[in-house]
Amino acid sequence: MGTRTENQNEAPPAKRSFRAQMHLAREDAIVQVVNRLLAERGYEAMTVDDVAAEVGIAKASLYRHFPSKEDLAAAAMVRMLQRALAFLDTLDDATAEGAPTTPLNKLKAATRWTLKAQLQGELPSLPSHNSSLRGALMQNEDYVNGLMGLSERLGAWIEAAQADGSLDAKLPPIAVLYTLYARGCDPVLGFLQGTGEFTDAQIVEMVMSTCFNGLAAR
Amino acid sequence: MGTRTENQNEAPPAKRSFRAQMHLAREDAIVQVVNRLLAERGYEAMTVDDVAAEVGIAKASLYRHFPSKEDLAAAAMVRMLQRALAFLDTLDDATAEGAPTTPLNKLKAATRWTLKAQLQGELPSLPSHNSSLRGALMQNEDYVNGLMGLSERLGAWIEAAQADGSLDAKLPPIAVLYTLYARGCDPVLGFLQGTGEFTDAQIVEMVMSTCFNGLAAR
DNA sequence: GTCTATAGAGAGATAGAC
DNA sequence: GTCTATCTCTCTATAGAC
Repeated sequence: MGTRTENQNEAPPAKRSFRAQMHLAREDAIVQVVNRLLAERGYEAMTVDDVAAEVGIAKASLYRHFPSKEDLAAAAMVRMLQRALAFLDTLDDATAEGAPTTPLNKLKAATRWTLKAQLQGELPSLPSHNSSLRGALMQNEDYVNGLMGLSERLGAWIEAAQADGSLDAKLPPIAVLYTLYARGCDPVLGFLQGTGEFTDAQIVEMVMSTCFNGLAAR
Repeated sequence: MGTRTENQNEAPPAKRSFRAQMHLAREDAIVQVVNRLLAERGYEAMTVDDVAAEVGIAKASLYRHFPSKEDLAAAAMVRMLQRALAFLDTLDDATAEGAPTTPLNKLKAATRWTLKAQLQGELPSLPSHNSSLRGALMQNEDYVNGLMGLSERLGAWIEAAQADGSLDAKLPPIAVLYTLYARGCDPVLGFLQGTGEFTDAQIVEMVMSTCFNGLAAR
C-alpha cells in the first residue's frame, strides 16, 4: 500500500477503472431516471418496471445494481442531498459574485434553489406516510449523513440569523428547519402551476414571500 | 304488487325510515373509519380489507355501500368538507362569544381549526400525485360543490382582508387560498410532533406564526 | 344485505440460461 | 451482467349461496 511507485502507465488498473466507471455511469443513469419518476409520480406510483423500461434494461438487471425498490429511492435521495450540499458550498464561497452575505440571505438562496428544483421536476418526493421506506432510508448511511450534514449547515445559518435579528427568534430553530425542508414538497407550487396564470419565477417569488414574510401585511 | 290496499296505520313508513336510518348510520360508521385510516396512513396504504375489518363487516358488504375504494375516499373528503363549512358558519355567527370580528381573524380561526384537526388525526389526507383519484373526486358532485363553497367563502374573507390592509395585498388571492389549503397536509406538524418536545397547542401556534407572520423577524 | 370464496390484475423480486 | 420467463404476494373487485 505504501509502495505506489507510479509507473502505472499501462492497462490493468485502467481497465478495471474503466469498467468501474461504466458501472458507475450506468448506475447514475438509473438514479437519474428514478429521480425524475419520483418527482413526477411519487414513490408508490413509480414501478420498477417503469424504471427499467426508461433506462432501457431488463428489470432483473436493475436488481443487480440495487437490491430493492427502496434502495432505488434511497439512492435518488442521496444524490439529491449531495447536490444540495454542493449548492450550499457555493453559497459559502465568498469570492463568487452575487454571493449572499447574511445568514438570512443564504437561507433564502437555499430555499429558492429548492423551489426551482421542485418546479422543474428535479426534486424526488417521498410520501410522509410510509414507515417501511423511512426505515430503509434511516438505515442508509449516506442518506443519514447527508441529511445530518444539511441540517447542521442550515441550522448554523438559522441560529446566526436569529442572533443578528433578521430571523424570528421566537421560533425554535428546529421549527424553522422543518419549515424550510417542507418547501421541498410544498403542494402550493404544483397548484399554482396548474392554474397556468403564473410563470415559474413568479411562483417562486410568491412562495418565498409567504414563507419568509408571511401572509399578513407588514 | 299493485294491490297496496294496506291498512298502513302501522309500521311501513316508519319501518322504511328506520331501515334508512340504519343504512345511513352504518354508512356513517364506515366513513368515520375511512376518515381515520386516511388520516393515519394515507390513501395508498389504506386497504379495503382494513376498512371492512375495522367496521366489522365483510368486504363484499362494504362494496354494497360504496362501489369502489375511490368512492370511499371521496365520501370521507365530502364529510370533512361539510364539517369545515359548518365550522365556517360558526365563525360568521356574530352572536357567539369570542367570535372573530375581522376577516383576517376569521381566516386565522379557520386555519387553527385545520391544524388542530390534523394533529388529532381527524383530517384525511390524499396524495398530491394520483390522477385517477383526483379524477374520481372531480366527478363527485358533492365534493366539487363542497370545495367550491369552501373556496368562495375563504376567498371572500381573503379579499376583504386584503382590502382592509391586514393581509398582504401583493399576493394573488388564489395563492393565499392554496397556501391555507396546504396547511391541511403540512408535514411540519407531524415532524414537530415526532420530536416529542412540544405540545399540540405549541405546534399549532408555531405553524400559525410561520404561516401568517413568516420566518423573518418583524 | 351479509357472508365465504375466488377471480383478475399488478407489482416486487427471483431463477436460470447465455 | 444481461436477458426472458416466472414466482409470489397483495389488493381491488365480484360471484353466488343464504
